[in-house]
Amino acid sequence: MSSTPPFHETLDLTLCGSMGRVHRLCRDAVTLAVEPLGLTQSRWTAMMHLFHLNQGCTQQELANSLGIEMPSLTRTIKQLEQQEIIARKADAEDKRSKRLYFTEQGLQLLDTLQVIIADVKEHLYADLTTEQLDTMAHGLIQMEQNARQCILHYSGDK
Amino acid sequence: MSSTPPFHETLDLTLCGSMGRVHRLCRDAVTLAVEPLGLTQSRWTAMMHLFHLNQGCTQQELANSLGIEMPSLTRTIKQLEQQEIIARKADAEDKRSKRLYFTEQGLQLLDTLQVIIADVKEHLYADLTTEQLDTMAHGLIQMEQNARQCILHYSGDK
DNA sequence: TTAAAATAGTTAGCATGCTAAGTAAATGGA
DNA sequence: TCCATTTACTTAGCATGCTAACTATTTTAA
Repeated sequence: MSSTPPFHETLDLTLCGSMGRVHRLCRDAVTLAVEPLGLTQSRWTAMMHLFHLNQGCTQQELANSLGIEMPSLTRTIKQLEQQEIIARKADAEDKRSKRLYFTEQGLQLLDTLQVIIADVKEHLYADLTTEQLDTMAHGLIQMEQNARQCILHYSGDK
Repeated sequence: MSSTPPFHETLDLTLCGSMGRVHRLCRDAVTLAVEPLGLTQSRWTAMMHLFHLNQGCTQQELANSLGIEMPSLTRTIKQLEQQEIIARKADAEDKRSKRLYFTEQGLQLLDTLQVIIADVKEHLYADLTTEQLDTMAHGLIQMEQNARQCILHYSGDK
């Protein structure tokens, strides 16, 4: 039906550059909206994921949820602790683990954060249909798998 | 038709986190494949864009093509110059501008680079249909616009 | 013509991802 | 039981994006 060249070819050398850019822009948008709260992107992201995991999870669990490595999270957690938004408590059973909890004021901040983020998301997803978003989400998952495979392939070759 | 909840809701708090992750993974995959050439992600990306823009463009033009800011590019260009892959020549008409060219060995490297990248792209896009990729590309563009609007909205409010 | 504004590029320093290497605790055989 | 391995977390330092502030040049306009 379509005689035009595949659109994604004209977008970028790879879709990856575009994804990086959109990723940065979306984060900038939320971070700007959230600025009065004194939170950076890594901090509000960690808060949102901690909320969805429920308090009391370990740092490892939160890192998995965020899709980042432990050392990246360690820094963020330390800042959130200094801001007295979350608290770390050593696990009684496994002394290596630290479990994460919101403080009182952390919970209050979280409430405000959620309202703002819901608002920003509406803007970001404007004019995108549910079908489009679902296609994108599925595509991203497939590409993530492909990339992991690819990384294994090339690092195995050495 | 679909009674299931929107899939993208279950993927992540926002699609943005996923896009960032896929972006990083794809870049890691290429960087790994390209490792023998001694190029980092920012360097091979700049080379590919310079190739598509044609040599002799300014740094500003390259930065636009890459979708990054000038200071980010300055660093990368400096490294590529030190590796003698590209050369900067002052524009005779406008002494502020510097125009970018591949060196002889830069061009040779570029050839190898293109072959490798074409190979990696095949892996990354495996099992994705052209329709899916196009939907993703369009969605990304829409979201990029939305995010820019959103940033204007929130920075204007202050 | 000459002072003000805009533009190309640089430098300095922050934010956030990463890997490598270290510590302390838990686990799994010999 | 005790040493080797694994696991949770930390620290140090790199890569790459950014903004702010600077220089040098060009353009605009009074």
